[in-house]
Amino acid sequence: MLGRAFYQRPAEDVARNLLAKIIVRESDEGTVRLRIVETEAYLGVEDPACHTFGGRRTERVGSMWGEKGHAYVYLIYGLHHCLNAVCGRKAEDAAAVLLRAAVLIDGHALVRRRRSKCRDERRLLDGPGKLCQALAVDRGFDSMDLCDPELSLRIESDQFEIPEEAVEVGPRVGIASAGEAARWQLRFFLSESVRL
DNA sequence: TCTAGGATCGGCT
DNA sequence: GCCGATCCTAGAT
Repeated sequence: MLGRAFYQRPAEDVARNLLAKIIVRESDEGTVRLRIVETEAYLGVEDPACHTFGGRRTERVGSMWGEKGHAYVYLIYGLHHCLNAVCGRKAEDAAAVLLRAAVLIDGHALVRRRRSKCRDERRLLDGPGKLCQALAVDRGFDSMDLCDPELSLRIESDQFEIPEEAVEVGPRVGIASAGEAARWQLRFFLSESVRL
């Protein structure tokens, strides 16, 4: 189980350290476990690509201004949900880490059912909207505490160790309109060779 | 009120 | 590789 302190540091550190961690989702249908293999850091009020840029404090982004270690879930393109972990050193940072891709550990049958439109096994969980489909996460999970072992969505760690050289870095995806920030190296992913 | 556009996905060429 | 789907949010009027 990742405690509160894990999230109380800069988004860049949290994004890097969430790699290889495990998302657990329990429901009546069964339990799904996924290992995170790709993340993006959104730095908060100073980051033009971040929903809280310039101190934006609207209803949608309310959870980003709340306690660290809670979820921020929003709808994109009117179709897909994206799951983030709220983080940052202090409350007014309003930063978060987007969970972009994962590999399947437990709940294969359930995930295939939830992702039944997917025709290519290799592309089962390679996007933020796909993760939310597999986990059955929607706006109802916004602001949920990911550190609470009693709740149905949380992030845990296991003994899986990743060598430093297995972490790759690149620019964030889909934020061309964010100007210079589109080039910031805030996307972290595990190289194919170490994915289980 | 109105409107433009988005941290994407899947199907088709 | 390209394009349409689909609807909510934020910012402008």
